[in-house]
Order: sequence, then structure tokens, then C-alpha cells
Amino acid sequence: MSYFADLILPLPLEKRFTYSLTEEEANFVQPGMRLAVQFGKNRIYTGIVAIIHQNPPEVYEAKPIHQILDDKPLLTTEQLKFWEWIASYYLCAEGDVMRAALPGAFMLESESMVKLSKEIEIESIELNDDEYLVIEALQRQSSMKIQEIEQLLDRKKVLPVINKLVAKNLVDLNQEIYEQFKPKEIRYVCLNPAFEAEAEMHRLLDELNRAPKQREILLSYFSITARSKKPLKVKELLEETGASSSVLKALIDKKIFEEFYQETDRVVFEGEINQHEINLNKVQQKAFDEIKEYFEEDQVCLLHGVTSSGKTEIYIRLIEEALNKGKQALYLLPEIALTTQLIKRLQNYFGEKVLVYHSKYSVNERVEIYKKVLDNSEKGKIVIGARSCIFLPFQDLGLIVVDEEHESTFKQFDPAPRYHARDAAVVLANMFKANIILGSATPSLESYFNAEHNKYSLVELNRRFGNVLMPEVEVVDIKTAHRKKKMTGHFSERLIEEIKASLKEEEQVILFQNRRGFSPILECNTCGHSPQCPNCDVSLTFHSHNNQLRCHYCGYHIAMQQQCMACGSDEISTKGFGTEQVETELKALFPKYNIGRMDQDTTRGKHGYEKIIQAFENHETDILIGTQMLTKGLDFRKVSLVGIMNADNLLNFPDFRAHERSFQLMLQVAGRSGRTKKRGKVLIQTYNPHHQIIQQVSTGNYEEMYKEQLEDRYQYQYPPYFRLIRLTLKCRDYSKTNEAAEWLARALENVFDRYVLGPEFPPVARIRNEYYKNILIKIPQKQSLGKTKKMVHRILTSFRAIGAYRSVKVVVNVDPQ
DNA sequence: AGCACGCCGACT
DNA sequence: GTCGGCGTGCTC
Repeated sequence: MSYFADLILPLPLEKRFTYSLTEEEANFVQPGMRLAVQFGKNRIYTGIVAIIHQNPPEVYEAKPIHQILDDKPLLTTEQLKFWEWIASYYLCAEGDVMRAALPGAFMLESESMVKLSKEIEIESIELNDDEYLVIEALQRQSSMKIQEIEQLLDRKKVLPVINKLVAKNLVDLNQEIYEQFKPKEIRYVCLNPAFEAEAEMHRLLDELNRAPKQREILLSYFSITARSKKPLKVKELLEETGASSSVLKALIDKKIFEEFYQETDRVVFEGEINQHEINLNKVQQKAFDEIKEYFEEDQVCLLHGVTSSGKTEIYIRLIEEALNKGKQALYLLPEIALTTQLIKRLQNYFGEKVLVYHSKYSVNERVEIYKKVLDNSEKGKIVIGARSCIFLPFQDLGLIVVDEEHESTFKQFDPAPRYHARDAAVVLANMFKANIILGSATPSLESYFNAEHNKYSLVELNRRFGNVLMPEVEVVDIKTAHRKKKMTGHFSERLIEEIKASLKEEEQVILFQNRRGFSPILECNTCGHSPQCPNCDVSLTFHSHNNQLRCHYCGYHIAMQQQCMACGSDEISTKGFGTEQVETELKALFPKYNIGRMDQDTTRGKHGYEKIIQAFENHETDILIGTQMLTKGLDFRKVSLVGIMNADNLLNFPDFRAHERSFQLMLQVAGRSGRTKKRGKVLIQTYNPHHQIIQQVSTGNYEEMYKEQLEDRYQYQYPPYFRLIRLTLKCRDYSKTNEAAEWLARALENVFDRYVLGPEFPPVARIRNEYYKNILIKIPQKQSLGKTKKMVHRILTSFRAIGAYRSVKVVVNVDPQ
């Protein structure tokens, strides 16, 4: 009887690949295990077993597998199902999902290594220059990677050279598989049991009289082990004595000490539990009870709670309940970088049960966390992290918390799988029959819509914790202010007054300046020319800290120009204003105060965020200027004023969600103000003081915003009434991009008729020398999603079969943000 | 994706 | 004449 395994390979390929198994292998291998297999001529990949069967493939011979990498499945059956769902819903390959889901260290890939096959006299053989160089290098360093040879020869294609050498039997080409995950080990020592008797011990000390350093170590060993019975770490012993490791090595060599190793965790929680109880106030308790009641019936609950209403305490209590039932909990956040405050709060309460999973951890650390979750171990019952956490191998998931559920960073944009972690989490919860709570002060229209249509239950928290009042919002009309000459740079008179007042009271101020579309660009006052990126259709932006002009899309940069590049005039100025300009102006206005700036430039580096936040928390800075980052769950106690420098650029963003986003952003920023007893103040500077969104922000009227936006969405056929699929075509050839886009749009129109929009150039039509064109497909509610996607898939397959369009790449984005 | 194979222009 | 560019096809 023959056996076969269908594997998922970490490649963007539609199909699974079938390999043959021996009977013995088939008895051992289970779905979810990793196998190393040869794929193509030379390469070895790690594949995941999806199914094992006995149907031999008809048109090809299945290859045998190379190696079994696990002794038990690394993926649960739920995960395999989940991967399948993601691939089919977001129209991508399972291999794409695999790449996103598994820590890199689990995916061994082969690398071709070139080795000398025998000792050779280099002069005795006829070789060309390249071959000579390779052989010579290999005589020095035994083996080389293909990439190293590329460097050595300074050319791109070296395989022909190597193949010739292989043919001449001079070198061997073999596949080397990277080392797997290495558990971290700690080195310990103990005394050789032979010396444990007292007499032996004394004899030993006498013997070591002539080796004072060694004797000292031995004495320290006795004193430490007398204090505690725990095994003694080498590191600890050396620290205590200050001796070098060579002295200890001598003792080990003499067999006086024995060394041994023990596996340890890389990710260790070092704090302690210092909060033992969470007390909910009346309002919180009521919300908590409601959620619990709804959870009996509905799986998903939307918690709409105004900023600083104490949603976190409710989450903590819900997690606790899940844990008490012996289940695992997942806490999803939009971005992990800004949430040290939250992580600390969870760890203070749950201690080492909390694990943080995060793409910036090392591969080995991520493997450790993955294994803890897979083993359903006590450490890591709660996982907190950003979107990729949904791919962890949960055994018994009881609760998912999606905090700040409206955040668009939950949607992965690039590369595939372009999944929305919130939506995927709902599906994941469903697989486990787990509950899921979506929380936000400004829910996404989609979620609120689902709640209104009884897909989700809805719980609202309308009061801030400790009955702190919502901040008072004042709108400043900068159009009039400009006309009346009451502006100092970008600051209105009112804003300056309010900043002064706050600073006088020794309170802090936050100024918000949106980055998008606001980066300063250079413009010639004579001819109007501004320097463009040669690779992308954008103007270069000015960065004063290194005096450069940079492209945000491809990283191209040149030095700041003194003269116009088109007409040579030296009358050039910067247009638009970013956080940097705000900072400069502010320094001139308030020279005596400390000003901090938080944006992409200042938060580079590992602890960039933390430093700036710490400084502000410690009141070392009085005014903090920042971008979007400021909105994310930060809790500053002494902020009494928040200023929004210019609300219009948010509102005018060319996107159907621009109004919803502006509302969310402004309300979230406003929420940073007045978190303690005193009522905070928010100042919004705008050219359109009567814009409905500005009005709704100033009254904090979510309901009204929701209703109004929903009407627009209905009228213009956007979510939540219509689903969207966006196809983006990319190609280096301009006319080919156009032709291909036309063809694809016509083909789609044949099926979907008027629900196809475009093709259209996006706002930035060329990036890295590739032209972009978008096609949007709208899917009415009554139309079957599954069938639509199958159809899109079919059309894409016939599109890709057209030779002339082969060089055009198509990116599919389901539910684009 | 990564690699082989095949075809065509630009250089020693 | 070869080198290296890229378009095309295939991987169990």
C-alpha cells in the first residue's frame, strides 16, 4: 500500500504538493507536522502536512520526503482550518498564510553550499579566471554559499560557473539545512560527589593551597551552596568570586567540579504580581455583568466605552473568568510598541501567565512562545500582541479581546495574506466556540453596524472613570484668524492663550499634527517647480535634521538644494508643515519650556518611543508634539490641553473612510486631555468650523456621526452595505499596465456589471518605477461572497494565462482599508 | 518564490 | 563570437 502527504509549502503557490511516504513514515506522520522536502531541482523547503491519503497522483510521480522534522504536530487541526479560511477569504495562497503564521525558525530552508570535492593541484588543471578564483577561495575556506561566490566574482549569475566545476568533478554542490531552534541552556556546576565526604573536602582544600584562585572558587562554592540548595549557575559563581572562567575550567578539568546544562526560557517575566484585586465601579460592574449575560447567547460583543472609562479593567476580569475555566485568552492590540503601560498592568495582575508575542522578538523567542501556547502551558495562558498573534497554536481558547477594534493597523497591507486581524479573530473565536469582545471609544462603522443588526451584542460605557468630565472642545476658525492677521505661524491666538494658561498651571500640553499629506515639500517661488523623486510620482520631502530631500516611498534622497533645479532661482521655500515646523515655531513662542516631539523621525531606534513617553510622563517635557502615535492608549495624568493643529487635512483625505477616520482620530486625541479630576480642554484649528465631523467631535456625538456616515456609505455603495475587493496592477511598462487593467476591468464588468469601478490611477501612480492601477469590485449584500470570490479567482486565472500581460503583477486586497 | 531554459542586444 | 538581460514555464 502506498501513502501520500499533501503539503503546504511556504511559497505563493495556489496548490498543495503531494509527496510519497513509506508505510513506516505514514504510520508516524500526522497532519500539522513539518516535513523537509525537496522542491524543484535543488532546494529543500519545510512543508506542513495538510492531509495524508492513499490516492496516487495521476500525472506525475510523487517524490519521497527528505526528513520528518517533528515528533508531534506543530499545528492544531483548528489552525489548519483557519489557514484554509484565510487563504480562501483573502484570496491568497496557503503558503502565504504559512509564512505569516509560523515563526521563521520553524521554516528551515536549504542553502546550496559549494565544497571542494578533492584535493587538487590548482596549476594542473585548465581553468578560466572565474573558475580559478572559486577554486582558490575554496582552498582557503572549505565551503561557500552561492551568495558569497556572487560577491567573490562580482556577478549575478554564478550558477553556470559552478555547474561547470561540478561537471569537471572538482566541486560538490550540496544542500545544507539551517539549524533548527536551539533551546537556551544555562551552565551549572556541582562538586564531584567523590569529594562530598568531609575528610575528602579537607584533603582537597589542602591540595589546592598552591592554587589560591581555584581554592577561592571552591570556598565560594561551599558558602553559596550552604546558603541555598538550588543548583549553582556558573555565571553566579564567577560573579561572586570575580574569578575568570579559565580558573573554573581548570577545576572542571581536574574533575573536582562537574558541569551540566539545563534548558531555560528566553522570555522571562521578572516583575511580581502586585495587584491582587480589580475593583470595578458601579458602571463598569454593570457593563461587565451585561457582557457576561450576552456572552451566553452571542459570541461577539462590542464594548463601546468613551476614552478613559476603564475598559481595561473589564477586559482583565473577563480574561480572569476565561482562565478560571482553564481556557486560554488572547488580547489583540493594534500596535505593540506603544503599549508598555498596558502590558505592565496585565503582568501586575496575572504575572508570568502573560506572554507578549511580537514580530520584533528574535526568532528563538517567538519559537518559545509558540511552543508554550501549543503545550497549553501555565506560562502563557494569556497572550498579548499585535495581529500575527491570531496564528498561535491555541489548544483551548476561551476569550479574545480586540482592543481599539477600529484601528486600521489590524489589517495587513503588504505582503499577502492581507488579512484583517479583527475579522479573522471573530472567525477564530467561532472555531473554538470562544467569546470575543471588541472594544473601542470610537467603534468602526462596520462593527457598530453589526451590533445594530444583532450580529454582535452591544454594551456601552458612557462615563469616564471617577466621573471625570469629557473634555471641553473649542473650535478655532483659522480662516477668519488668518484674515484678521491673528495667526503666529500655524498658531492661532486662542491656541497660544490656552497653552500659556496650561503651562502657568504647571500642566502639560499635547499638540497633534497629522503627518499624512503634511510633510514639507520644497517649492520654487519663481517657477513653482518642486523636486520630484526619479523613481516615484511624488515630490521629495524636506527633512531638516539631516538637511535632506527624501522620497517616502522608495527611500531615494539627495542633499537639500539651494537653487531651484528647474530655473536656478534661489528663491525657494518649504510648503506644507509637519511636526518639525510646529516644533520650531513653538520653541520661538515658548523658549522657556521643554518641548518633545514624537513622530517617525524621533522614534527610530529600539526604545525611541519609550524615552519620549517616559520624559513626558516624568514631566521633563511640558509640551509634546506628535502624529497619530499619540492617539494610542497612552495615559498621561497631567495633560489639560490638547491642540489639533489642523483638522482639514484629515477630512480632505481622498478615501471613503476619511470622515470616519477623522472623527475617530480627533476624539481619540481629545481623550488624552483631562484624565484626572480637572476638566480637560481640546482646541481644534480648522478652516471649516462648520464641517459636520468637527461639530460631531466637539459634542462627542458618535451616534450622529454613525448615522450620517452610514447614509453616505449607503448612497455611494461602500461598506458596511457593500463589500469591496481591490485589485492593484503593477508593471514597469506604462502602456502595458493600462492595457492589462482595461482587459481585466472589462472581464470583470462582464460578470459584475456596474459594480466594477476603474481602472484608475491611485494618487501615487508610480512607485519604484512601477506603474499602478486600481480596479474596485463592489459586492452587494445579497450577492454571495463565496461565489463572487470564485468568479474573481477564475477571471484572474484567465488573465494570468495571457502571455502579453505576464509581466503585470496583480495584488488582490479583500476588504481594503 | 526560485530556478532553468531560451532568445536577443552589446560588449571583450 | 560570448555575456548578461529578461520573458516563459515549472516545481509534487
